[in-house]
Amino acid sequence: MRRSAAQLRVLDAALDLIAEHGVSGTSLQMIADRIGVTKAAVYHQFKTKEAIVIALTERELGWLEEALEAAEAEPNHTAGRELLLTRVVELAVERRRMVSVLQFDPVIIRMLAQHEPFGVFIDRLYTAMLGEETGDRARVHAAMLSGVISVAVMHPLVADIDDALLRNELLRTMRRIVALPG
Amino acid sequence: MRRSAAQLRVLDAALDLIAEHGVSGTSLQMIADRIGVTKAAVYHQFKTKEAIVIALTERELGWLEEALEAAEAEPNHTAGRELLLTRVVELAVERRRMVSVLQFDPVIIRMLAQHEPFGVFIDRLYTAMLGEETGDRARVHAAMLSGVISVAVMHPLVADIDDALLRNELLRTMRRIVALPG
DNA sequence: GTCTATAGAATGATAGAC
DNA sequence: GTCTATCATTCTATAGAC
Repeated sequence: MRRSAAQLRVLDAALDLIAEHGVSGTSLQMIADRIGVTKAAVYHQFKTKEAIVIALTERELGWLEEALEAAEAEPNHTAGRELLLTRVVELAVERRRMVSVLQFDPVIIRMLAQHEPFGVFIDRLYTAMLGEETGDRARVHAAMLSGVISVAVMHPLVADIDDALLRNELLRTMRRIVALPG
Repeated sequence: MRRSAAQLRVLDAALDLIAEHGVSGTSLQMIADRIGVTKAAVYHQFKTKEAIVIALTERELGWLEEALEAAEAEPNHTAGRELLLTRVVELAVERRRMVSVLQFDPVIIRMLAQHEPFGVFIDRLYTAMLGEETGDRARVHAAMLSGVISVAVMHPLVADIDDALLRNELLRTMRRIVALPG
């Protein structure tokens, strides 16, 4: 999706505010104030508040999609999985603020579950991350993986921790959970 | 804190709704409707919406406090830590719905950080969970622990997973993270 | 403990001028 | 692309009767 400069300004402001207050805690007035325009100007870029949230989610999942495609293209399965996990951790550390929103905001969770293309993508992602593992235990592992990543990256305890240390500890722990060598 | 029956009805309804919509996404009207009274009746029990959120948080942290005191009373440190982790996992599995609210709702996160007694308690809890570990790496481990627990328990992927399996996998993974035998 | 009624502010959203 | 002005609705919160 090609977006205008004005649209990108809205999305950036919305991301900031939503990361801090959640979707329900962020109003269009707050977004408008942050950019320095009126509500009407924001509504000219996106028809509804939901459209902003969808555009935001699409943009963030886009990074993950690139990583997923690279991993699926890798002929060696284990290598592909290793690649994906590494990239997911890197992305999560890089874009810390968005992680909590995507994983835990009740409005976004609802949206991911109801909006068809999102659900398909999430399934594909978890399948690739788990490799040959299947069944109930695999699902618990997948949930734990996503938990380790998201929380390790957003928790107040680690707010001032060096990116490199965070990345390393995360990767080590993830490898232990999914039993990859490392 | 001793609560009347009417107050408990408010807290139970609020917990349900907040687990589903978040704090900002839950209005006093929704709470009143769920109980079958008017807003004014709810306001008679709690002066503000924030007071409801605080009372809710206190009630849930109360369970953890009992577990923490039992662990601190244990003369053998490793045994105390083992006891605490086990109890925390049990509680999280039992009370799945509240976990996501306590850990990830932006309003509650703010409150836990600003409300003095809450911050003190959280520090005490993490210290006990980590045992002799200290420094940056310990903080990353603490964050990952809380992530594994909370997400493993609330993730859509595990919504229909048996409590016993969830508890076991969680405990095994946590032991690997904090390097406890088991 | 619950009600009706209301105040006052904020919400999402739209119409129409520039 | 942005503005002013406005609408209907919802929000938190309070006053006062039963």
